Amino acid sequence: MFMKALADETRVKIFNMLSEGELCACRILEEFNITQPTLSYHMKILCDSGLVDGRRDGVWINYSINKNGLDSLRNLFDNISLKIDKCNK
Amino acid sequence: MFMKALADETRVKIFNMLSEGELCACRILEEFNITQPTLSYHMKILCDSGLVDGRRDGVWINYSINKNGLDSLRNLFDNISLKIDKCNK
DNA sequence: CATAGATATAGATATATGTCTATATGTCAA
DNA sequence: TTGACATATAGACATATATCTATATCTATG
Repeated sequence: MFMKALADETRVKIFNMLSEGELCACRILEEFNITQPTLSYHMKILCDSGLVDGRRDGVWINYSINKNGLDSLRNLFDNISLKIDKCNK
Repeated sequence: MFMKALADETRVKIFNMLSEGELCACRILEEFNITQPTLSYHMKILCDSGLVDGRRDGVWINYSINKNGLDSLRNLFDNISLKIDKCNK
């Protein structure tokens, strides 16, 4: 579920960081005061939601925003917005 | 926080119901197997988030989607989408 | 003002969530 | 294949969240 994935401060920050481009888990970890397993937990939630992709590059995993997931999310709200405009006509 | 407000199944359903137009709390309540205080709790969270407005009409309170809140939410994701497109250029 | 009906608040509680430590797994290079 | 390092999983635990019952508050009307 998209919303649940972004319901946590830490995950929102990660998502925003990824909007700048692909990042390795270890790079993300540096920005937070959490342990590696905790980050792993958050990355799993983000990936499972479909909003983020993980690409293994040897020992590292590079994370990036999944464009399809993001677009689905945008369509969701765009459609609600359109529906409202239609009702108010 | 927008995301936390929509992180709950019930609240997402309510938000979608409101996209069809304004609704009284009692009408919303009919659609769920929850008690009145529980609905009140959810409506407070939705209103506090800025995504939903409550308009008192005598004894009733009519809820509707706050267009500004929704637009903020849309801009958030639109901006991330734009940022990604820029990075991939 | 007293009553009825709609909504809000308080307090209790079960479950979900985020965090940690300890340990396992996966991947590369010597 | 063994060691080093990146990431994942397991288990424990404190806090947050969603829910309920009981009760309070608000609004209109007789």
